[in-house]
Amino acid sequence: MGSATELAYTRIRQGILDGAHGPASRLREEDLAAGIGVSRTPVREALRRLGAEGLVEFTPNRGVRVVAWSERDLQEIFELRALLEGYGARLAAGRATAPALRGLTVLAERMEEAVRGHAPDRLERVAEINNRFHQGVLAAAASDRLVAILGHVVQVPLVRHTFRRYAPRELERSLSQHREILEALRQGDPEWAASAMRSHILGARNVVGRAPTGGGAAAT
Amino acid sequence: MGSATELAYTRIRQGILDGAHGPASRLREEDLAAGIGVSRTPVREALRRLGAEGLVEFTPNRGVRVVAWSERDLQEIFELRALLEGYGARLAAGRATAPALRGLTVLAERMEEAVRGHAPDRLERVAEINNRFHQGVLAAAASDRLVAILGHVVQVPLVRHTFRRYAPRELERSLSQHREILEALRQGDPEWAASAMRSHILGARNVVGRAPTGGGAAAT
DNA sequence: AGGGTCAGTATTGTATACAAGACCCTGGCT
DNA sequence: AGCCAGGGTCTTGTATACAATACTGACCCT
Repeated sequence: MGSATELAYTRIRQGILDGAHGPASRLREEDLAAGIGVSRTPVREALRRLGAEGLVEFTPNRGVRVVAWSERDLQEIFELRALLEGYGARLAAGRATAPALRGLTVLAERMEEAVRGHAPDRLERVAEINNRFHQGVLAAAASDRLVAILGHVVQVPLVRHTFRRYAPRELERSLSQHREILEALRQGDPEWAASAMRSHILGARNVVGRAPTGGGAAAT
Repeated sequence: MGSATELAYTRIRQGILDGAHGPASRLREEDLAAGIGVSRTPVREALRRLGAEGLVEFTPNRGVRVVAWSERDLQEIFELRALLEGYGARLAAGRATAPALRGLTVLAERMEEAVRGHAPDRLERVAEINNRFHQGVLAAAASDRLVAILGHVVQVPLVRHTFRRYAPRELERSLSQHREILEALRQGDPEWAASAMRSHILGARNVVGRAPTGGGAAAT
């Protein structure tokens, strides 16, 4: 794991995700390199990769900026997620193994606990578990390519953006939809699974683009 | 153009596309650099980018290999294309401008001429025009993100792979489907457009995975 | 005074030199 | 004879030095 490029990639990505490098902020190679403790070479390679993944933007001879999403981008992203994750759920309905289903069940339960709990980092935990649930469904679909593509679409900063926009009722709906998706997978019903996942995500799309409510947590 | 990295990227990609670097063949940085006339640095960056696009595979400390597609990969790719390009056609039905439609009409006509002609490079031309038609529909959908994603999915080497697998009748069907898609777009009928595009691509999926016939040309 | 141009500076782009790790072949041992 | 060990070589990974390009500010010209 020692690889300096790997380290640079992880650190820079992390910096973007948790807001240390805000949207549209410029990234100077020298600074990054100094901060991480490697030379510019691995930093450049890491930036190249982040660029290919859509997290940063290149301008020749003018450096790299963190990508800033427009309202339209967000809509586009949720549309594509609905399409692709819906498809993933459809596949998963035919392929999910018993252990995979058990894992998803545990995640759904943990998420409910997290929502109903009162921990101060409640929102963080909910978002994290939610993310793992979606990853789990995707994994059950057993399509490497789909995983790769969704990696390009659903950028984690977006989750931050979605953060805190759920009203309590919408959050409950989200939990209920997770249970529904799970049930559809258990029954091996592809259409139901796809449809439930689609609704789940299109519901989230409409939450994005509103002012933050402060009342809930990100839940796709 | 001037940029050495850009040059390296283009040349290596070209080499993969036209078979100079066959599937699973190893790429040594030094060789590539010497062949292109630049140093290893831009070559590495180009390889990094190609890796992110899914054209080559990295193995730490062991270099880069051109990706080799399995049968299952091909099925997966066509499924995803059907999904994504179907969606693209749906969007395009509501957004295509008159000039865009005219452009697509010209392409459809040219493709028919190419199919019916007897030029020795007929297959090449058909594949090329076909590709531009699909790009055109996609462009009409006006979703940058969709374009980017499909760029990751539909790799051109795959077109080579599909090459020469069409029987004449299937090729005719393909032309007819292009006309149908175009008509659906003209009428602004999203469901029809999506469905026609889906059929078109799923038809191609079944052609892939057969032995080459030698009788036709690639036509998605 | 305003605008343009030219030099200085900062930052990215490229080359090269050096380090580290992985493959391969030979030699010795069991 | 087969197998393990060790060194040599080849290739990738990283650092640094150098080149080229774009920003900044000041000065000159109109």
